[in-house]
Amino acid sequence: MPELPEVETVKRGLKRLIVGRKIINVEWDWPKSFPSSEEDVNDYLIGSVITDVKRRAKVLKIELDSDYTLVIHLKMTGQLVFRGDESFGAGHPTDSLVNDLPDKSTRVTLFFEDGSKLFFNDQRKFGWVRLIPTDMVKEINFFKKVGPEPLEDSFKAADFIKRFRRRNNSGIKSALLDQTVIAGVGNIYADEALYAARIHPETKVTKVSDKKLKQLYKAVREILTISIEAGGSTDRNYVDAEGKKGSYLKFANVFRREGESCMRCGREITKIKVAGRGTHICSFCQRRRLK
DNA sequence: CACTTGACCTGTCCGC
DNA sequence: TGCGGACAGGTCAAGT
Repeated sequence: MPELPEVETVKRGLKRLIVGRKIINVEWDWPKSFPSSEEDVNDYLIGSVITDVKRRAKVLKIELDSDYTLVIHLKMTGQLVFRGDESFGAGHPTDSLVNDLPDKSTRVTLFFEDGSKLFFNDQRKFGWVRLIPTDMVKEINFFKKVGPEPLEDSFKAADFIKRFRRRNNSGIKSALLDQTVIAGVGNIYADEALYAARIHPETKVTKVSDKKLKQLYKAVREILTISIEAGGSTDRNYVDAEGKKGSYLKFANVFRREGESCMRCGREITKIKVAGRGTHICSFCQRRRLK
């Protein structure tokens, strides 16, 4: 579910809300959501203090003063929601998707010394929380293979083009979703970026000119930046660290807008399937390139 | 090697 | 109202 802007928004919220708090207990009811031994939990989690919260690609890292890190992937429906002691039973913001916690989707709960809590909710159980020695985090296969952060200043159009050229035989959308090409783009932002750059999602990378790839590079960076400013996109489940929705979908031009009019040409936006994923396009602005 | 499919799960929506 | 099937923002392994 959450892509780079959503995970970044959660990271910023958590950084503000949980750094410095001491963990006194943890509960979980679904081993795959938190595959840790009681021994590691007792030795390295309970009693530790949170020192920092980081993000790489769509993965969150909550660093502890025990030199262990909670590595978290929200996958499709994961949420990390902080609740302070005083907000318990005192209602919730009207723009919250989440009511009283824990609820039936709660997989992991962290209890802090001051009575506040952090809930990992995950309806579909695809996400996970792992307790790993901090110096081993970079050894996780995903981190070894994942591509560069698209919003880093050091990431230039030339790097973007070079990485896409390695996937010349793929369709452009499939390459954009490939986390080893660049990090953080998922289905929403792939559709939005391809619309902005006027590229049909099934176009082979080899058929996309350098000039077009440069436009796509700019579109990806602009769209991700705007979405972070909007607090991400809430389509179904996504919420920030306080349980609130993101508003980016108000600005989306094609995602979930099938049947509406293209803002550039007025023709109907359609939904097709590309690389197994629901895909939204204006088939006029993003004409298939036959040669 | 590169791409597609199935698996991991639950919930919702749509058509009959 | 009930039931079956398709579908949902991610990633990985296995198959072609």
